[in-house]
Amino acid sequence: MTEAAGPRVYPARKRVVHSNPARDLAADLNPQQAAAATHGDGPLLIIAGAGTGKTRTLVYRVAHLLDCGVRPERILLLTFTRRASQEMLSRAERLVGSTSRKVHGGTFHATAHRLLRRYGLAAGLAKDFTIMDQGDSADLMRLSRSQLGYATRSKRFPKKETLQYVYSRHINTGITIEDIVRDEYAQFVDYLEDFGKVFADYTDRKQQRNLVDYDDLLLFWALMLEASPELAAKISGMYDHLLVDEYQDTNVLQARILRGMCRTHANITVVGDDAQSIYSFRGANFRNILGFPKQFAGATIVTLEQNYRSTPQILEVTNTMISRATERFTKNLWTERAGGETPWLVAAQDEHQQTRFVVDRILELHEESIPLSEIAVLFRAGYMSADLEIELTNRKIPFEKWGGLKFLEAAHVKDVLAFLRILENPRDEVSWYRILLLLPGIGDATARSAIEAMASAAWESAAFGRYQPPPRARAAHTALVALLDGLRDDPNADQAKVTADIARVRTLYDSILRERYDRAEPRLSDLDQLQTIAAGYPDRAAFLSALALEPPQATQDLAGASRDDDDCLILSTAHSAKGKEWDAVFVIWAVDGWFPSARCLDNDEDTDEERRLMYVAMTRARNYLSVTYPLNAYSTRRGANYSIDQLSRFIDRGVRDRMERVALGSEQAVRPVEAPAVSPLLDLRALLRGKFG
DNA sequence: TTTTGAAGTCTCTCC
DNA sequence: GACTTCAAAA
Repeated sequence: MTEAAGPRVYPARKRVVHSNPARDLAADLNPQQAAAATHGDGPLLIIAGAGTGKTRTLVYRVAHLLDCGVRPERILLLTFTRRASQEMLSRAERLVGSTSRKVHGGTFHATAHRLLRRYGLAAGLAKDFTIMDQGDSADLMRLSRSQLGYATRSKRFPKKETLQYVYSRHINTGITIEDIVRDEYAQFVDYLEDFGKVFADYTDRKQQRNLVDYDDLLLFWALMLEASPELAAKISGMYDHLLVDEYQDTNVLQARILRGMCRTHANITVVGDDAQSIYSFRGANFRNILGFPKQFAGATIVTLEQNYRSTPQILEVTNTMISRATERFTKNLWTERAGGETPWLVAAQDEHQQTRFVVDRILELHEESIPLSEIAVLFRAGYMSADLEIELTNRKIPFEKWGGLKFLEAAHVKDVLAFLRILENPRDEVSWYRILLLLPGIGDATARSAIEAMASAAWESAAFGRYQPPPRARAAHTALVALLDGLRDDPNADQAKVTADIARVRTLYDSILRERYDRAEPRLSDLDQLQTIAAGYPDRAAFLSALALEPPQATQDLAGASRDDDDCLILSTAHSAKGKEWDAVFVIWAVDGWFPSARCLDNDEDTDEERRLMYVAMTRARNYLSVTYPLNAYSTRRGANYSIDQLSRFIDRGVRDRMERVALGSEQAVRPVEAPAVSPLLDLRALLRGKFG
């Protein structure tokens, strides 16, 4: 419904396709890029460093394929995030015109979803299945857990998120449950068998309730390709060329899918950079990209090393930092760009001073006519921008925050969606349970018995109306039955149907919400927003699926700027910033224990991934880069009994020496001064071991 | 037996 | 601040 308003990196250019079949690639691309773009058939691996024109190359490759007569709808372009997919397709459109609109593209999950809607019936999947997000999966896990009686065990049983994580990791990586538990949850080894039982029940439950989780989307895709020759032929036969972006972030399951899609041809192009692999928590393994030539024999390898994005000073800093990684396979980036400012390393006294520095500096840059949309502030985790958001709001600077799917994860939004979901899929146990618990007089036991009653009535839609609730739940039951009946024969079958449904749900829900929360207003306005979003979808099913797979990418800009004013500052997690670039980038909270996150310091692999994440953050900058670290971070952290106030270990001496050091005094002057004394890095690992056992 | 309120625990990244 | 656990109230 919306198009990501990104910086226009390359000028729009229109070309008439048919009159100019032989694009002048040499003029637009360097020799390596051109080699990749014009590669013929067969597997191709492009190792592309940060800012080396990876997207550009991929877009030109699409153009090249179209020029060669490949039909656009027979090209599948797989990307990692929805933002990347949109960016790629709109750039392709600018290059080759509207033909490229027919190219199939999207995330692995969204593509799997499309295929399952189309071929799911043949694979034994009921047509109206509901997609569960991660939170829903965990909720279902909890139902399985308590159904099996684990909730009342004396010794602590893994919580639902842990169960969900272990399960998901097993599906995505193929590592056995036993190994995962032993390696990562040694305290639960006694429950090894129980993990299996819960997962078996969870799997059954999903099937009976017609629910599909994120992992299933990929798994079913792989299984359709591997277990049924007819389906495999149909599905893999849909495409002649596959292009995969961010290949370093794919996992074993996705590699299986790609192999299955290449049964009859090997026209697969993958692009990636092992130095930017930051999704191992999702089962990705950057070694996958190095294994590509083994999986696809005869692969051509092209390496892109010329950086077009950053100043030499920025490049020198980032190259130095990534060179410290213990495992490293490729390339050193270079640039022809000249001139530029040395990146700043800024020590602030505390969080608030860091905030003021960033805001002041942003305003200065803005004065120098850099648009706000060309400036980004990056951080390790979503909550780290809280203070900055308050300050920006106070100073009326419009901003947009990326990352953190807060909106859809908010309890009240999920509540309202649950009503829509049971209408769409009456068997959706997770949503029923959620709704029932909202009602006064209904708790765990009553909810269970109601669900039980509906299950034995084969989930027939009137079953809930016939259920006899205990006396104290009677009023709530009647109200809910009336609401659901009203929603079912809603005569309003026009465009605004979903919005109207939500409005109807809110006649019941708003009062519940007001009672549950002290400050209901912001939550009510979230629901208003949900109604607005819903207006963009033709029907309930499309709305629900889209929300699961393509959540709104930014939480509402809190500064309250008008919607059409799109010049606003970007705040983003480092993860969500991948693939983007800005004129000026601020990396905040470069404090050991924060970035890198303290929980990722237990082993070298995780620490290396954190380093790559820092690398991703810093390489987003074109001309201006500033890294800030507040001292005395502990003083702003509630309840923490330890002090982490050291500069991030990734900014070591060699990196520091390539930066301009700035110390903010108490008078908050913004000026370069003598290098501040940076005390030696702590052995944080030993420190934390002592504190947390 | 079931619900509800209070105290206690941990707080990342994303499809 | 959100979720879990535990004990008191209905």
